[in-house]
Amino acid sequence: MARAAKPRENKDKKARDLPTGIALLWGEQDQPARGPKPSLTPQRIAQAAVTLADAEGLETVSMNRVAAEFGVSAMALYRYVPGKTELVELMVEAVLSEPPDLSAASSGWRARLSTWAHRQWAVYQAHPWLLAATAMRRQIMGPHQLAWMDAALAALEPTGLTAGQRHQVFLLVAGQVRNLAQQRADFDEDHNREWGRLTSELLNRHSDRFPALTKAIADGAFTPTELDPLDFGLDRILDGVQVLIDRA
Amino acid sequence: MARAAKPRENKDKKARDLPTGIALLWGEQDQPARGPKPSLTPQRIAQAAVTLADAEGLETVSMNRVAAEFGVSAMALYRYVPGKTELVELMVEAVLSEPPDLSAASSGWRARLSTWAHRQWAVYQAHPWLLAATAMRRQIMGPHQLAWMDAALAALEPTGLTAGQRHQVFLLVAGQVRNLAQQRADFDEDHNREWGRLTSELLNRHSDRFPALTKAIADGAFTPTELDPLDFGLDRILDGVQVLIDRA
DNA sequence: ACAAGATGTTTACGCTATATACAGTGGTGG
DNA sequence: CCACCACTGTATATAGCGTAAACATCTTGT
Repeated sequence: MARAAKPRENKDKKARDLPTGIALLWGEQDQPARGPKPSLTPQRIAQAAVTLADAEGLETVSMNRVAAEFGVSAMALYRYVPGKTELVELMVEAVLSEPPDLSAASSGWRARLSTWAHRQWAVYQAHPWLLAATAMRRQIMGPHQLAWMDAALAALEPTGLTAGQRHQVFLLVAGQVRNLAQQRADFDEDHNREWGRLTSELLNRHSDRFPALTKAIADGAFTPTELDPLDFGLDRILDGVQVLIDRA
Repeated sequence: MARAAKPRENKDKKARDLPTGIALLWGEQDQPARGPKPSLTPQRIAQAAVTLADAEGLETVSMNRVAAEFGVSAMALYRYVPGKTELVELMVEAVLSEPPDLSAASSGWRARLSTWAHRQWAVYQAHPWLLAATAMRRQIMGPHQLAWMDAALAALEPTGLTAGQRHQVFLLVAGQVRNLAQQRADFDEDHNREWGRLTSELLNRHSDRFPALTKAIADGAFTPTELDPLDFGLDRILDGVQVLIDRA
């Protein structure tokens, strides 16, 4: 509230709309005085887009499609959201919501980071489009995204690592979750079967070119295994971090 | 050669064109008998698309733009490439080329995996669009991609790990390279400065909400540091793998 | 020589995001 | 009270995308 609405000084057209987008993400928007009551809010729009993406995938989330969800024209959305980029940012913020309270859930940096990763993973599983949405370019972070980051960094504080190291470890763990989401997106059930069939046929014809791969497949490296991929990678990473800590 | 050209039995329209795309990737195309000589090849098209993407980014690689590079119409490309998806796959195969000979370059699984990661990282740096290109959906792997995978798996064979574990470790290391590329794509120089400025202003206003993050920034966790991010993550991961090996 | 098959162009369709111009609504200052 | 004007929503238009379909042109096997 309070801040007078600046009369839209977009000299750079779309270059410096960052502040507008940021204000949106942080909910710092002042409602207008005169004129008809808005029938929508950025949050309601984002929520509709989220349920749409959950149901039919991110690629079906177009301005037209989302607007149709409210029975309005596509251009109506631009009264609430500067553009599609910002809409996607709002979607991300919407599904992230508040991070879990790690200090309550578990004790010790390792257990806390581990539950952090599992919670984050749960979000990726619930909203498979999240990976693609955050993989797009030039992200600005909203409060929820920062809160997740804060939670992970807080868990790392008692380790005795330097600030730079803690940051790197955070990136490492966050990356592991993203990677797993990526792998899941690449190989769904059907595709995996098809890929395996075609690739094995090709490998039979070129087995001399890929000896290690051929052997790995023969040894069942690609058949679904009992070890959870998230935990496997996480354990390796955290073991490595533990080594670093012990060394200091 | 040899295989008679099937008269294009696309009943599913675009669902079962996979074999066509695969044949392209593996160079198993038979040249036609009658008709004018083709003025292009899939490889030349892909190469032009690669240099275009290197120079102006993947988003400017459109069928029209690539076709213009040869002075032909956009539709002419469809005589050589089934669609844009397959073109991008060809681009990926083109820039990957043959993996390095790790057994010659270094000895020991750790050194070999490390150089593997560095070589892969070099490719990502030379072609920043590679991340986005491989992040797209439903990839089928070409021979070069499989060759890189084979090289990494070969390096892991002397570790004594199970086939499943070796596969997981491979995914872990490959993921680390991808993650770094992702971070580089997210935060280029200019954007980083701008992000830091805006975020620090927001953090000043909400420092109570993000105590650990605020402290981390104050401690210089985000200022460019001397430790190489690729090596830092890699060292943690490989340390963790070493722990696993020792335990067995 | 002729037919067959391959190449390349033209045209068109449906889709995307969004700029622009306009119509209706309703709170507020004169 | 009423006119103004900020604000909402719509209609229209543009530029671009990938690609389907119809067509003309060229080359080669028969």
